[in-house]
Amino acid sequence: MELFLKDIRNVNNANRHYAQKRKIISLLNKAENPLTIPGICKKVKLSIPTGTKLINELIETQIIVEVGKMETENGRRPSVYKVDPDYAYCIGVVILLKGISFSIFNLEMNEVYKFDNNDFILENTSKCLADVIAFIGNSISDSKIDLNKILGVGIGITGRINSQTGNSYNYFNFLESSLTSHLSEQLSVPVYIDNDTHVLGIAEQFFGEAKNVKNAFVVNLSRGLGLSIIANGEIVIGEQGFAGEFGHIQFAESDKLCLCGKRGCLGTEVSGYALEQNFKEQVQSGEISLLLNSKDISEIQYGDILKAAWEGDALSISLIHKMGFLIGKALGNMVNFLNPGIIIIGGKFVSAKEVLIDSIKSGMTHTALSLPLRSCELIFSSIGTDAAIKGAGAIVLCKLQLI
Amino acid sequence: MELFLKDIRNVNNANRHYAQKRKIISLLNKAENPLTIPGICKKVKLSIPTGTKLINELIETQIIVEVGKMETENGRRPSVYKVDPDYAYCIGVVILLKGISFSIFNLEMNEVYKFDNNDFILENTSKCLADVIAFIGNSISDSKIDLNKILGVGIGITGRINSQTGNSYNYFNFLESSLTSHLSEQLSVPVYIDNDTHVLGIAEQFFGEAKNVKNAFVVNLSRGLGLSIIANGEIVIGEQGFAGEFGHIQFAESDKLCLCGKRGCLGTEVSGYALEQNFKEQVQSGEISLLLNSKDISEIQYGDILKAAWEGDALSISLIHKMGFLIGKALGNMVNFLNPGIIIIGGKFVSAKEVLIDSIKSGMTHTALSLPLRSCELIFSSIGTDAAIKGAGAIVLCKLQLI
DNA sequence: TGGAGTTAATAAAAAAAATTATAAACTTGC
DNA sequence: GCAAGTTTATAATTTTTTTTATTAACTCCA
Repeated sequence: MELFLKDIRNVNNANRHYAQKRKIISLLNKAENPLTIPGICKKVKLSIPTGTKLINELIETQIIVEVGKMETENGRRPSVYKVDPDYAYCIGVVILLKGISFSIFNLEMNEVYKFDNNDFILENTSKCLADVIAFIGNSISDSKIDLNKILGVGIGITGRINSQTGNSYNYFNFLESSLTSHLSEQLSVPVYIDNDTHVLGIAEQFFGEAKNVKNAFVVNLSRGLGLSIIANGEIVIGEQGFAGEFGHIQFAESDKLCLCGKRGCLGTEVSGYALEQNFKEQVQSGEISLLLNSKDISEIQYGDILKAAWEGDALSISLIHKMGFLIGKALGNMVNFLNPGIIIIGGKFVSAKEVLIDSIKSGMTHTALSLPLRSCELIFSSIGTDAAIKGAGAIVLCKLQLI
Repeated sequence: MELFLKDIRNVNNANRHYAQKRKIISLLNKAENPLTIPGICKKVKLSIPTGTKLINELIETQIIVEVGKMETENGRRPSVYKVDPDYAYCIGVVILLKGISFSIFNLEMNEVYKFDNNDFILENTSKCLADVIAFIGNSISDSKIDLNKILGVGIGITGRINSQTGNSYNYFNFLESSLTSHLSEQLSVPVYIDNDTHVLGIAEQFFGEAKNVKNAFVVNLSRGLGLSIIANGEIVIGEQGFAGEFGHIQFAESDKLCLCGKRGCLGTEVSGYALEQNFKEQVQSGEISLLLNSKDISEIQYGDILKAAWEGDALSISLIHKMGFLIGKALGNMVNFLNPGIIIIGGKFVSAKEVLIDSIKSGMTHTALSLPLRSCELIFSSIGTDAAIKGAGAIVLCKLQLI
């Protein structure tokens, strides 16, 4: 069993059976229910004897277990098999500007351990990197899960990331080696990274509404604005892994200076940060809000505004509306560009769904051509606020081709 | 041999050897030079005895031929093999608003027959469709090439196309069945379609500068404005095949009404048509141009303006410059979105390369983030004006997985 | 010129996989 | 309650493929 775990971590295993074994595990992982030997063999295009052989070998290593017989209309009842969810684990970590989260998932991608630190503040310093390593290392030991059973750590981090080389360009960019190789070394576990938005896209692609769609957008609307693009059934990462910089598309109506140095970036008007700024501006120019009854203006964060909108605060609603219309226009443009079948709005703004949905839709009709728009569904993420961390964990299974 | 030709047309051939034979043919097609048996076996992951067996079978059907021995540093000299370019043919047809072109290519994608009709005018009528069918049918018989040797016809046509279903939405949209099935029936040859811009993208992907890049844009700047997107090494067609409607991205600076019914479409300011309009406007407002010496203003077409710019006409140059800057800005935005490694400018405007290149580049710096921009090359298509028709023909080989 | 080294192509042997056949487990209907 | 029909699972046989060995073709260098 130990042997197999070691082998399974090496995707380029020379033994050609490993590719087929991965296919079998991936098939079982993706299936809703346990599968039969004939069913598996048909899907992975193996004859029943060889398929049986491989499955028996997988059972011997204990990664696959028989879970009983299946009821059928007629004929002999087949045994059904599934992956033992606790054969191994993967870890998801999400590092945001404020806060770091850690979750361990079993092979069914159910969370078995969770630890957050909301006091964490991301800084591009070696002190902060050491904190991250300590946080992950301590969380692993606190979880009491055997390190040998951990397939890897998938990290979603803010900023521009090259997921293929494992380099981070905005944070922890002072290392000599890549961020992933440094982390892998320090933690003695394989580490994979991607940006926080791609991680959200992966979550939707494998566990959310984008599951059965070949072309999709997954919007990450939180404090920043990002987008994951799924085209031809695959997440588009681009030549250096920078695809999806939706926040820096020049599409804003004003000419505000963006942190990136350019003007007119969509993110300066559509993002949690922009919402806070707009709110403050409006209040200073005399607008009133229910929010001011409970909080001082300097303390108000975009989450408060989203909540206020839910509670009916007129100013909050109108600001979110305006934002929805604008992002809708931008999305409509991108619908012309890539003709997606579904757009999923994710991130913290999901809580403002009721206020946002119609304004986004109406924005989209202003820019999108009718034909591609007609067949593009707009929905809000249903896999909850923990989507990102699940996506981060899923990177590991993805890279090992177990999903 | 006849048998094999019939088999090769059926991509989903049950015989599992056909998939590997396709791989071998595709490998030989893509290679610059003839290949050796050991070389082929290594690439398609077959042992030498089985590889030899399949290659010998392909030689028996005459699709592959031995072309001599290869010079090596040491050891026995291997025989090298290539695809017999004249074993079969594919046809490319490009249907534009004005003009229809027909070319027959051999398996090396060299043109062996060509016929154009520049008097053709595309209309959405059954009369016009009948003309197209007659044109293709007559061209085939005029070429004297055996119909049995023709693998299929790939058509690139203006307008919105669903390349998977074979439906055309703007032209010939009155049929009960799909356009491809109607044409296949009438011509007794398999027919595949895509829009004129995708066809250009296919040409660049297989024969042009995008050959070795996984993420690329291919701009089709002619009378209209279109874009082919290559992401993760594949052309993105989108959910209904409408991806790449770059001309209808809302990014123009004015509010001109577009044919699509919207305002602000990029195509209203960046396209051959827009160039003609702008030229006329400028002349009417008093600007002068060398072009007016030789032609009446009502006769001037965008091709004339491109030519005039080449000859140094100040007005033409300034208009093309402005257009280049604007499309550059739009492309820069899309660079943020998809992080391509290369942008290829194709279409009739290639002739204005000298005037366009710097203005496009400077436009891009206004919108693109520096990191993705730095690694994105901008070039003009080098595969000439016949790129589109070669791409149309290549659809056939693409669909049959022979390339 | 002829042995050592190298690679290709073929032949022989061994291993692996696919068919086919058979047995087992089950439903249905007479 | 037992034959007929169905499907799974395993065993036996056949086919296919790979591995290994051998022969062939060639270079280099003493």
